[in-house]
Amino acid sequence: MARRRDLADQQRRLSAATWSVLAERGLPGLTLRAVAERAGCTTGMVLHTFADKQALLVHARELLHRRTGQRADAAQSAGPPRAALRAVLWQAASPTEEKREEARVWVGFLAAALADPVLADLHRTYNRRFVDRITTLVAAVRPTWPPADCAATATSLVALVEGLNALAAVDPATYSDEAQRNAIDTALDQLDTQRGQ
Amino acid sequence: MARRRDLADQQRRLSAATWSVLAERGLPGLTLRAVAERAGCTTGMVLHTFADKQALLVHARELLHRRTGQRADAAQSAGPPRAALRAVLWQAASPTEEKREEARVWVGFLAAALADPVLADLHRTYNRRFVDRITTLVAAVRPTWPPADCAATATSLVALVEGLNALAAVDPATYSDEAQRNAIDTALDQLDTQRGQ
DNA sequence: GCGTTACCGTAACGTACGTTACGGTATGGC
DNA sequence: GCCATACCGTAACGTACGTTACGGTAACGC
Repeated sequence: MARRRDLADQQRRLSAATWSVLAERGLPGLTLRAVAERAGCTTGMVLHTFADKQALLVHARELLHRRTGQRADAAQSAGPPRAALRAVLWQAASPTEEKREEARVWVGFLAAALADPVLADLHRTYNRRFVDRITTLVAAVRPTWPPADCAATATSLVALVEGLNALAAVDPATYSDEAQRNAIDTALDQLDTQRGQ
Repeated sequence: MARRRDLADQQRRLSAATWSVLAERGLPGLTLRAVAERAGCTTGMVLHTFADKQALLVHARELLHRRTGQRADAAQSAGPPRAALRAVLWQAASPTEEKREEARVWVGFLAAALADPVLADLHRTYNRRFVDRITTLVAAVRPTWPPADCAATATSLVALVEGLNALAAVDPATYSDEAQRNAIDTALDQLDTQRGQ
């Protein structure tokens, strides 16, 4: 036998480096050499950890989902349904620089998904999971609503949040933190007034 | 003297080809060779019409804005403020394949703007122009609202519409035409119930 | 109709990409 | 302590990109 490596740790560090490069230089700047430089290793090591560039992309995409998912879990578990819904939507918006970075990465993956079927599948899966999460919360807030209305409201809320994220990534002045919170709160007020409630 | 060319027509045809490639193969597939092939000419002619690739990108971005702007003008002019607002928002969503193509191009430019300051400036300018348009319409529908509320409502509506567009570009099943119209109409209902009205 | 000139196609250049092959190196078992 | 082997850095390959230089060609003025 010979020396053993911590493969999981390498994967984590490399996908973090991928993420960092993606956030800083955008999709065109995401090269294996840039990732290797950011991670402090060589392209050879990168391609010994991941089979090819797409495998690295897929892993970084999963990492992004895991991060946002964990934050959503934390926000959701703290409080009654109404507060949980608001907390989940707020954390999905991008008040901090860290989350603004995530928004840039998210936009990059969205654009990449337009030409890459694998990334497109991942995007659909993760986004629908997010919609399902919001649907469940809406149903908890408004138990009397039919499921179809809950689902429709959830897709609206998700589209609003992701739209805010995407637009704030390029124009943080117009889509300020305050504007984002305002938009989300206003949309949530609909839960009290719409659909015959 | 020698032969004269129709520079404006060439620019139009080339930026249309740029657009077509962008919609079909995404941002990574947008190369000068692909544009030339789509336009039925050579890369030499492309770079005789535009100084470099970025000039072509900028022109294509302006073309996208002009298209959406013209459609918005047409929708806006047909009817009273309330109907005009709804028409402008509906046309901004993507019920047809042509507009779904535009949505893909829009996402591509959004991602490119993350790394290209020139494209980022263009994006901010055009998006703010769109927000201003919606703000004016909201103010026409609700004349008694303070301008700040009109602006906040407009940014929300724009974020919702662009979010729907972006998400529908990758997942047209979840964000169907019906779901998009439903989301817009529900958001518009807020104009009657929110902000003390 | 002919020379001049604007225009465009061809082909090459330099660069950077993803990927691969190979050699060195460190590490675990014995 | 030494060997075998898993691991990684180096360097190269082929490709495709943006860009440039140059030669051919078609059209306008006279």
